[in-house]
Amino acid sequence: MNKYESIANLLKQHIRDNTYPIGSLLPSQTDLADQFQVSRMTINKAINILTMEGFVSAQRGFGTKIMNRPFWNKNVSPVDQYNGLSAEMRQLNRPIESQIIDFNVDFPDADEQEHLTLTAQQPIYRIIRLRLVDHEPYLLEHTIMPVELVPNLTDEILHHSIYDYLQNKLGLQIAGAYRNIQAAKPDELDMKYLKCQPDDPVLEVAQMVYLKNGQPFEYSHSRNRYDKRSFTELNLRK
Amino acid sequence: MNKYESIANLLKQHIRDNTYPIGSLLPSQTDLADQFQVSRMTINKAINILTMEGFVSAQRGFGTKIMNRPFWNKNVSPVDQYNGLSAEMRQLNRPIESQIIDFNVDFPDADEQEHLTLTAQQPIYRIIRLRLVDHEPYLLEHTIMPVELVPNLTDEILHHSIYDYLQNKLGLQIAGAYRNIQAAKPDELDMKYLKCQPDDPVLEVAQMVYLKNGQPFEYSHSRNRYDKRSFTELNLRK
DNA sequence: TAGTGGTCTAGACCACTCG
DNA sequence: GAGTGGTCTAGACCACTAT
Repeated sequence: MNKYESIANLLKQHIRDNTYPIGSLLPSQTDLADQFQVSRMTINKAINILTMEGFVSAQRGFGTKIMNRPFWNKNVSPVDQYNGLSAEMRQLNRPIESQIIDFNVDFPDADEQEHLTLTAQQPIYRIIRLRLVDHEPYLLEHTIMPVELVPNLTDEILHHSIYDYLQNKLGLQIAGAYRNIQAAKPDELDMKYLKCQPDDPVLEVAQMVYLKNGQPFEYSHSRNRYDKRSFTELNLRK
Repeated sequence: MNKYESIANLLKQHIRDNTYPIGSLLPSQTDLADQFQVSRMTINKAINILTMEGFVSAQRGFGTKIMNRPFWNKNVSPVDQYNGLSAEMRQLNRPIESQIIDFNVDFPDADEQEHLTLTAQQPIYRIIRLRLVDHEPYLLEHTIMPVELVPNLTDEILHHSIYDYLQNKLGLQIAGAYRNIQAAKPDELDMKYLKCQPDDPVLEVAQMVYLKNGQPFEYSHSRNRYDKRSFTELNLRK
């Protein structure tokens, strides 16, 4: 672990346990550099993390204030470290099941070629999974992945976690994702599997997930029950 | 302007005009430091910006690759620099109108006190505005702001841009926002003003906007026509 | 004016990738 | 082994605040 990440974690812990109460000021960067026996640049990097995560707000000439974070305690999981739905629910201690609606191999169409930077000859998996949380329909997931990046995908893996397989078995590292979120009317699949009523809206998320080397490896559309899932995001400038 | 921001902008420009084509490698940080006559730390900071914005992907031991960005060209505006709907539409060159549905002063309830860090005695504005884009209903905005932070709010201002007033007249600087996005069924106001059909979903965004000093100054719920608005977000780790 | 955070430097060491 | 990016240092200068 880096120094600045360790220090950031320590400071977060001190904020959470009220060593640094909301509304008070953090010690100055110079003081913290002395305390932790590191250079001020390192402290600065740590505090930038805290700023972007909404723990503090730093102002030149004044100091670094501990922020009030009224939204944070809700059980909506932060999307800034996406590791798949399985990991998300594991953290919340909620049981998840996956039901395979469709699983086959195909060639990508033009849109898919563009999004996954593939040629027309490179095969992809087409996967439709119903994901249940607390034994109730949660979302319907239409996923496309290049076969060559994810060899030997099996029903067994699809019933559990694709992301576990990618990260732990294949050693692939996820860099992040691009998402587009919108509301939509339910289609026939939604009504059939998510048990949507005809007037129940659906929260649709189109998502591209990238590996650390820049390669996109997943292009998916998830259709979420409107009463089960919402998304949060935090955007703070320095 | 900072050195690292200028350099980041220059590099972005070079990527857009294909001086650095997609898939190629950026010159090494050492080379760029020589070219720009700055230290490598400064180049590193610039490249971190490009990474977080999805322009490049850097890998230790390998280099920094120019990324393909298939989603980017759409006319969905990036939410990472929120300055209000007026500014968003101005950039897209689309005309916006605002109709005041309700505008009065009140005391905050418990939830609002918590979100805006106010006491029960500090008054707030309650504003409901219908925003039209291209002369068609776009979203219905329920906004709450502390009176003391935004004195002398008038109908005139509400008909144009609150954010313009805040930033240009009051000199307040916006740090960013926290958002929660979900799908919902339309209520009576939505049907009346947004012209929603009973089975049209609504995209609801709860939003807290923060000033640079950490003070939250807006707590709003916007209800967006599902066929007009979607949200995008990009989350990339280094 | 004193103290703060933002930026920048010129080095350094290290982990990593690739041929 | 050569080259890459990630981190870190010990200092420096500057812009800003006085909540």
